[in-house]
Amino acid sequence: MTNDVKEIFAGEAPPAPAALAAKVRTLAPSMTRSMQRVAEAVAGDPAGCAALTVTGLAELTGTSEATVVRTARLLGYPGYRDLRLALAGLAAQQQSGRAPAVTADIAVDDPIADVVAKLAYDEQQTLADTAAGLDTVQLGAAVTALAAARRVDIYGVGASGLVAQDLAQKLLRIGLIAHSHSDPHLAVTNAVQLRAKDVAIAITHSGSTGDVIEPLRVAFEHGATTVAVTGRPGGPVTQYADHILTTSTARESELRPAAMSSRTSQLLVVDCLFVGVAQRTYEKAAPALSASYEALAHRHTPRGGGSR
Amino acid sequence: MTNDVKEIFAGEAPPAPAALAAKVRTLAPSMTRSMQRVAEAVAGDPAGCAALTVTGLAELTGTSEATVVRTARLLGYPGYRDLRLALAGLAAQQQSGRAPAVTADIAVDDPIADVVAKLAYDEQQTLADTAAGLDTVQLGAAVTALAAARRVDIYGVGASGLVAQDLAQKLLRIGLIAHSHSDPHLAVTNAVQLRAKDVAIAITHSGSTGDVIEPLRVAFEHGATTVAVTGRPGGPVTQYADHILTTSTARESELRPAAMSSRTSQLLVVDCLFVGVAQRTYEKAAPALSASYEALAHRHTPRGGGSR
DNA sequence: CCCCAAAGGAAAATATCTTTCATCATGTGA
DNA sequence: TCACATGATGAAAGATATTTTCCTTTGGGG
Repeated sequence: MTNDVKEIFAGEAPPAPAALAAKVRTLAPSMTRSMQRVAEAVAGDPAGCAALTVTGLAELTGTSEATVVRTARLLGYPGYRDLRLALAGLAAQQQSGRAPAVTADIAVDDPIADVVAKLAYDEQQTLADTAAGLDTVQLGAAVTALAAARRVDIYGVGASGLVAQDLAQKLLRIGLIAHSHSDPHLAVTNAVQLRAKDVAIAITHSGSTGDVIEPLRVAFEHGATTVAVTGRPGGPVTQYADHILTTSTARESELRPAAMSSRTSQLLVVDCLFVGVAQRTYEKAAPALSASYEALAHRHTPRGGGSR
Repeated sequence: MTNDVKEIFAGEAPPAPAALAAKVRTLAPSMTRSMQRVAEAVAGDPAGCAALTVTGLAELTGTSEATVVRTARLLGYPGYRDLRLALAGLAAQQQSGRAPAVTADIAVDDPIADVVAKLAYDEQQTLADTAAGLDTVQLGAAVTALAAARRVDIYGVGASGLVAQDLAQKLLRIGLIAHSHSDPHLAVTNAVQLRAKDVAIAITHSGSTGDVIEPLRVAFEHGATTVAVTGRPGGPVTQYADHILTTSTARESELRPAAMSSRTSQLLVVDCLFVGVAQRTYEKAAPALSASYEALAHRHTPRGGGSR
């Protein structure tokens, strides 16, 4: 086994983590010409060398396998194999160190990879902001109201309409009676049915979408508990809201409409509401959750090319 | 040579840089039990596994060398040797930038503030994983197809249905003719209309939702360009897809259904598609974007009670 | 000019990785 | 329930890569 080898080198070699270039410089004088060539190649392009086999590196440097192995030994590794692993690590570190924050705006001529990175970064930022800015007291109050609600109506139009639907779907799954409305007339028509113990939720980024404010007002006046999920905590919608949940707004640009980050933000809020309610009504929610999972299972083709 | 193998995997495999854990999760369903054991070991302790030979890892996981190699292949590497190099890199990265980790699962008795923090963290993680795992070549190809499309049909049911709607809304805004379908019958009915130069997009996390696969198949057979947005790159849906966009999967738990993170992931992909198309068709898209913004303005109450 | 010692490399020996193939488990349909 | 098909799995053969051995070359003294 390699035990003997390890023992020979046990005295001196902490396998050299990142300071490889330094080690090469230190040891260079004690190296022979061929070994210097190898060491140089290795220090100069760790990533490239990590991709090579002994033979490859030997050819690249115009030397032999034996020399490469000798060099690896001199640098403190049991053999080339281990040097190679260290090189791979080094390369990865250099790579990741070169992550220069993708704060710039998305431009028309950005390559697609940059678009992905920037969008992901922005949405992550939005999530962090939203989480930081969310008033947990208001959130808790809204959850309490929902958990006790006889019926829940949710209003949203446009992009917010999808968020409204998402929340309604989720609440339905855990046994609440929830509806989302994107038609303002129907929304108002339904809002007049609401009474105390019912909950109405309006979702609007601008906080001033009339189509959503109107049904919330009606619900409010009929005594329902009202919640506003909005990016403008001072907007008109809040005057009819018992609880206000604030979503955050990222900077927008031509290629990145506000709808994108507000949606991300709204969805986080909505997820928090959902999980909160699921916690409060755990007894009821748990079986309902698994039940709806079961019901869905048979809609998937039986043998998917995988087990689960 | 390994060429044959490479060719088989050519469609999907960028050697996977840092998002290994995510890849393991994504691919786990399509793995056999033994392979899952290996994948788990690898994802759980990259550093430790990097120190092992095939034989060592096989023994550790109680499997055989063959299985280890198979797993390495499935994860997108030509063989174990390369997986091992990647692991060394990963280990080095983890070493340097230690993880903050709010990793705990959401519990029934978590205070609401913790729920917010955990959800936000998980979704951020999901975004990072998705961005890292997204094949930009496939994405670019899909964008090209969309930019040139005469008509776009988008299929999705359940939670994915909302994502489908979101994409349709956005594409409409920049002047494309896009429809989303969540009714499988109507979807198929419409799919038969599609021809070359049209694009059909199926969105399904499981990759095996019959209601979504069927219309995609029809579109595929009528010569349309087909795109699958799925969390299971090996699932049935992919057999009718010209381009596959992989969404990532976060660990799920009872209180945090898979739908939540898959939605986040899908939305990011969809946003990337949208921005990509907007870039390509900038001349047309820019005025369309501002036009739809104007049209919406008057639906907001004039004097909002806030300035911006 | 010859000899020696260090350096370097070719090729054998070994370790490691990959492939093949026979066996075994699992689920399917009669 | 049983025979069958299908796929999963590991043992071992086969291929590569790495390490070691040992011989050749080179460059200096004596």
